[in-house]
Amino acid sequence: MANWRAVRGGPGGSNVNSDLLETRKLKIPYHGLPLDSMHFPDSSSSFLGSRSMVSFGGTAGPYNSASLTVHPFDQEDNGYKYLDEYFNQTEKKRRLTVDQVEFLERSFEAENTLEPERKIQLAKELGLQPRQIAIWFQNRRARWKTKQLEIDYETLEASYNRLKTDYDNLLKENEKLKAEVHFLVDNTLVRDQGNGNSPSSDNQKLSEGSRKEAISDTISEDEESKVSRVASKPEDLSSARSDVIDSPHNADGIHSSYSFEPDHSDLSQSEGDNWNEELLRPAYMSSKIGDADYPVVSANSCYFGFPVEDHAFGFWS
DNA sequence: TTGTGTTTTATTGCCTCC
DNA sequence: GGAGGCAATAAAACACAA
Repeated sequence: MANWRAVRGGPGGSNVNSDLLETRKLKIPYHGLPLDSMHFPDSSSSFLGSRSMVSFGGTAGPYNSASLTVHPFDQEDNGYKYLDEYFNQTEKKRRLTVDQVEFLERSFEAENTLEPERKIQLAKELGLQPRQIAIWFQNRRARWKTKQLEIDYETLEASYNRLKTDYDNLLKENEKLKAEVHFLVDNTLVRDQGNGNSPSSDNQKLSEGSRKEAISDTISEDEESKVSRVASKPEDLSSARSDVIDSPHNADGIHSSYSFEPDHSDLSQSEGDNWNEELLRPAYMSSKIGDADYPVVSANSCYFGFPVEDHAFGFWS
């Protein structure tokens, strides 16, 4: 595809502020030649005299200026020759030099938008068309945006991974705590039966199965709702996690719901709306059951308040 | 040398702002 | 309606492996 360039002119000469627009109005082959700079840019430009404007399909690699260091019009004797060559090599795109790109990069870092005056200034200094400067900035903004999207994606991905890890850990801890409750309930029931204790009047109202189910359901709903809240509110993760673990009644980190307190076992006291809590408390909230000592520990420990010999169950690995 | 993938330069059409 | 920005795209320039 040929490059296209607008013909500027008419009274008042060129309109360097509308390079792109004019390109769309009136199209003639552009061919990369700065036609309206036939009067060649300011010779004070540090970039003139280099390969800045012309690359006639040289075989040199990028940024290798060896074959591109001579401006076609620097050598008067060959002026027409180069001009002729220029028009005969019209379908080539020309890459900017390293110096030009570095200059543009610095300019872009300072300000990524381009006022008309600045565009003209850059064009003069680099010996390029204002239109080329505008295009370069446009493309550079597009590249910057793409890069920024990549960075944003990576940041979000890292954040997501952290949250997921925390969430998974909370789920595991929740499962562990539920298992602990099940085990303690079962252990208590076995102990009661082994001691030949007849169920209290309250216990008679509930089968063993329904007791466990009630306990399990109560804990499950509470804990899972907390976990869900934690997962849905990442910024409150630490505090929410603290809610799960810490008790308003226990500042030392012992789980309130499952904390081990002195045995006040008397199921006959459990009545009314608090029956679940009362069912739970006497059975496994004791630090002492019978003659056995039960260490009071946090949920992170492997003891969970039952005799050391009970560990032979292998329940806690 | 050649095929292929990537980067850079440039065009086009559409949109918004004034 | 002009001016300029942006997204999509084309195509040349380039890198690199086979």
